[in-house]
Amino acid sequence: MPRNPLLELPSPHMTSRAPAQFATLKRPPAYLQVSERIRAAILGGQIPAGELLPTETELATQFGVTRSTVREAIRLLEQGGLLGRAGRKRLAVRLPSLESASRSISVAMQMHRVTFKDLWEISMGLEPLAARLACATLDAQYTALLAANLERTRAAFDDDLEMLEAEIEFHDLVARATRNHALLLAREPLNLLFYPAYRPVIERLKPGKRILESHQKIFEAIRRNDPDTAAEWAEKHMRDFRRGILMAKLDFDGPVAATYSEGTSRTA
Amino acid sequence: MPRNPLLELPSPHMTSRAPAQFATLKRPPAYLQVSERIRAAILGGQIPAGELLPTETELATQFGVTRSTVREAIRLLEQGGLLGRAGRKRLAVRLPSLESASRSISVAMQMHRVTFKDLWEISMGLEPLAARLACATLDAQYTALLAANLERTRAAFDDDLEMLEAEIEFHDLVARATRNHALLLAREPLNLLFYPAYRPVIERLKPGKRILESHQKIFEAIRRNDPDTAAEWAEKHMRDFRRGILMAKLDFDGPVAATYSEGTSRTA
DNA sequence: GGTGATCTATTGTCCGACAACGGGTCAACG
DNA sequence: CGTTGACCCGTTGTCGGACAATAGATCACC
Repeated sequence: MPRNPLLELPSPHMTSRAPAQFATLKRPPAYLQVSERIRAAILGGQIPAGELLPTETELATQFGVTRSTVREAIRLLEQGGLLGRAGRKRLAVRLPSLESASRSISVAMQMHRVTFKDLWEISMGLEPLAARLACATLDAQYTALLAANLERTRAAFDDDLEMLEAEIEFHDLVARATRNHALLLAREPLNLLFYPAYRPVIERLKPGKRILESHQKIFEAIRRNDPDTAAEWAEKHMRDFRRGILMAKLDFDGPVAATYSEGTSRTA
Repeated sequence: MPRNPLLELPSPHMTSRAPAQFATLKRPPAYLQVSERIRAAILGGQIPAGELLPTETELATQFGVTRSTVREAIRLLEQGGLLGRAGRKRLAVRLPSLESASRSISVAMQMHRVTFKDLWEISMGLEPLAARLACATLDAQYTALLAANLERTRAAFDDDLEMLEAEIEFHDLVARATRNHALLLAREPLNLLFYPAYRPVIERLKPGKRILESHQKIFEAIRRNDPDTAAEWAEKHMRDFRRGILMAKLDFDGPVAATYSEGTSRTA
């Protein structure tokens, strides 16, 4: 069968029809087994989100291992965002998404030395798409949120950092307006890596006016349910983006730097 | 007020400019601090990928904590894919991507009940984009790989499962040909969730011929460096996709099912 | 009703111990 | 010479028990 281990580099979808050879049989350590069992229970729906898990000692006796082992298993799931706890309290099942998944994505991207150009290319695919999709799903709530964001942007002409945040928020809101969770996940790395790297551009070029204009055009197009125009303006906006980067003499083909501001953001 | 726990819904980019109120001061537990320190060291480039870390006991003395604590910290990073070990050997830094990141993404997507439609919409953004970008970067290697894939597809008209794998492989190869790592990461969920769910369509409608045709058109357009045509055909191909799903009476608006075949794939 | 004292359950951290396993060396064996 | 086995050592996986710190509940007190 395929599925032979020990390969990480080639495409995981290549069928390496291995010849007659034995796969290295694996006897996973206990903490992994425990972790998998719990994960399966959660994904299988046995433990609904929000529910509390048994205490560590309880789990230890149930699985027949020590508490240390259980704790290691818990840490695995905790990082994935499947489990979590507020403060020093009991363990709870939670549904992971924004923080957990996207954080690991952006870490992976940094390690792979993803370039500015790479992220920009994706933005050229996703941002117009988001604007287009939002036309069909925009509701009163997001209309208000977007309007507020435009106001915020207008008020931030003198505050670079605020302007950057507003810019990020706008694109995020448009994506959220689509109600497409997969799109949100795919876009998160842009929020975490791409846009923050735009900061020097804002500081040097002060493109606030131009940004606001683009956002307004996009917003208006979405609101009057005009997908093509919305997408077109979004694309134009992204092209402005690249122009700004080039004019600010940032290294467009170099790896995007790690913002890495928030150290331990595990508050929730 | 900001940062109150137990909420996962609002945008993390909203500026909760907190009024005069104190944030719950946090003293993160030791295993978290250790984990963060190691993570920072890796991301900061102090420890290059592939390098070995000190042994657990060594780390324990360095950080001034017990081995148990170090182990818990390690588990956190291990899940994220930043660290890993082959078998029972020493700890090594590795660069995470395909498995680790994308696994957590797809888990998150399942938990959030991402629908077929959601994924399809993203495909409409990314697949044409990939085809377009590949035009500029296609080299001899990927030309050969794609040609081989077409041959494989042609030979798989009678083998549904093989056809499915070939189909996935084709799109994956096109994306890889772009050399855009970010694109690969963004697309992984499609490989893991979207395309596999296409299996019933293949079994019922036997669209092999039509798939092959589309792939050929796309490939040819890429090879003769014709981005617009390549993107156009890719888009057409994705539309076929949806039509197939609808004709096979799959629930287009329902949450995409979990494949979840491989349990403990932590071999490498 | 709010405040404080008390108690218990649970987590975070420590310590020490041992078996299992990987990897090396080296001699014996064919 | 290559293979096998015996042996040793470093490291990981797992164990058991221990204790301080904290969260949550209970109850008396003003």
